Amino acid sequence: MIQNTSRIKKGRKFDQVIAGARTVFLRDGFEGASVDDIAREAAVSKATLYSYFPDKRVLFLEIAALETRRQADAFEERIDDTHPPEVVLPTAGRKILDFLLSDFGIAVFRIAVAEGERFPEIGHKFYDSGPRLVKDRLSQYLASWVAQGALTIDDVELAAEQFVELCKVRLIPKRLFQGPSAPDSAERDKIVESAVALFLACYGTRP
Amino acid sequence: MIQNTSRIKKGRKFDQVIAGARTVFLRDGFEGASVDDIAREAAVSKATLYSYFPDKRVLFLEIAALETRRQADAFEERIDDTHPPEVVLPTAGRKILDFLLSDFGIAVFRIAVAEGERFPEIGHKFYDSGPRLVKDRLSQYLASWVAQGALTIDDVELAAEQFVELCKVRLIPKRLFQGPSAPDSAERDKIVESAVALFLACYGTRP
DNA sequence: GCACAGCTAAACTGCTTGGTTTAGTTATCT
DNA sequence: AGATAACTAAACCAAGCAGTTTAGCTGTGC
Repeated sequence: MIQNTSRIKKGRKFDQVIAGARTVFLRDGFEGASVDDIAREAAVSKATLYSYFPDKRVLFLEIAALETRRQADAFEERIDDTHPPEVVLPTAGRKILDFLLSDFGIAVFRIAVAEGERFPEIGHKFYDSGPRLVKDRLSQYLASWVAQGALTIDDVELAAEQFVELCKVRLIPKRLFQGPSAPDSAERDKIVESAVALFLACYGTRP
Repeated sequence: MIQNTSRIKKGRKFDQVIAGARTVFLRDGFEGASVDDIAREAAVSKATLYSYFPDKRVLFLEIAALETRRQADAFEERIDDTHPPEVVLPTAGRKILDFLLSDFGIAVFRIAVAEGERFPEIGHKFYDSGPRLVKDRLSQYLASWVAQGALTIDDVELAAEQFVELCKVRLIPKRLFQGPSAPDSAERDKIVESAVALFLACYGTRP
């Protein structure tokens, strides 16, 4: 990444700071992370860090935005509009679930939820650059198949949100409140499969 | 409440402490709440507070357990097994949604999510005395109507979790990440209605 | 009216934190 | 080589925190 020149802030070690902050924030959360830790992890002096960012909160916002954006981008490219729902939904659902269940996805979600009340911008940024993009992309896909007559949906946005929520069933709460567990790939498939069945039983056009 | 005598810990002002801690923890979260604040809110000296609870974390656990238990109990009594799904699901769904959307429900959820990684007991206690009880009660209801032939479900627990998740669509993320908004009773009904439709289209036995 | 358990305000300890400053070192550009 | 901008380690500051201690007050039982 050479496009440092396009950054608003300047400095040779900018990327190091971003990387270090990412690591520490994701490991310890916002309150849990100390600026000293971040500086140490980034192998940078605190003074340098503070020359890039005015305070801890702004640094965190930067990281959160980068991360969620990255998440949504990765998902965006996975939907193939030329394939029908029966084949796209299972793989897309699995992709979504896999990300949400990753240590990464869980940590970002935790922080967004925890800090969302005190710092509304965090909540906004997280939603706008993560879940919202997924919803938009998915509902666009659904709309195209509604037009082709393979689906019958009056509110595609709502349907998209319902599908995502159905994929989260059981495993997300389990991970959130019962801690990490075994990989469980079969169980993930089962959940997604059930979500797809439920979804298509209602919105699918029966032949 | 006179049954103070049945408490493990003793002291005249125990209930005051609980009430104060409840207020402050729900307002500021775990890290955000200071013991001084709690003592002030409870109109009690810090020394008294520490005579009841060995440390801040234990006090918090006590509050969290009380709150989630209270939530589930309130719900438990609302399901009438003698009425069919078409009538029970909408009202039960609306009840669940109303609680989850309350300032109260949101605050408890936020704390459970935020603190769940560092203090797994908090996550466990929250899940066991909240969502889990709701799931159990709901799946028991569903099972009874499966037996009567009005529903066709092979995994009732999964179905119960799916229904709850469907009720949370849109409004919970909105509240979590976009802040509080207008009452929106009509929108709530719409979401629940759509959840019921989706649910019954798949699991309902068509006449 | 005495004893005792519960309570109190307030000071205090020890520690961590975000953020600043200083005085000096390193890299980069011409 | 010299100038300039970026970086550094380390000390420092002020504030906030959990938890303890002290020295004394209050209410209740007998």
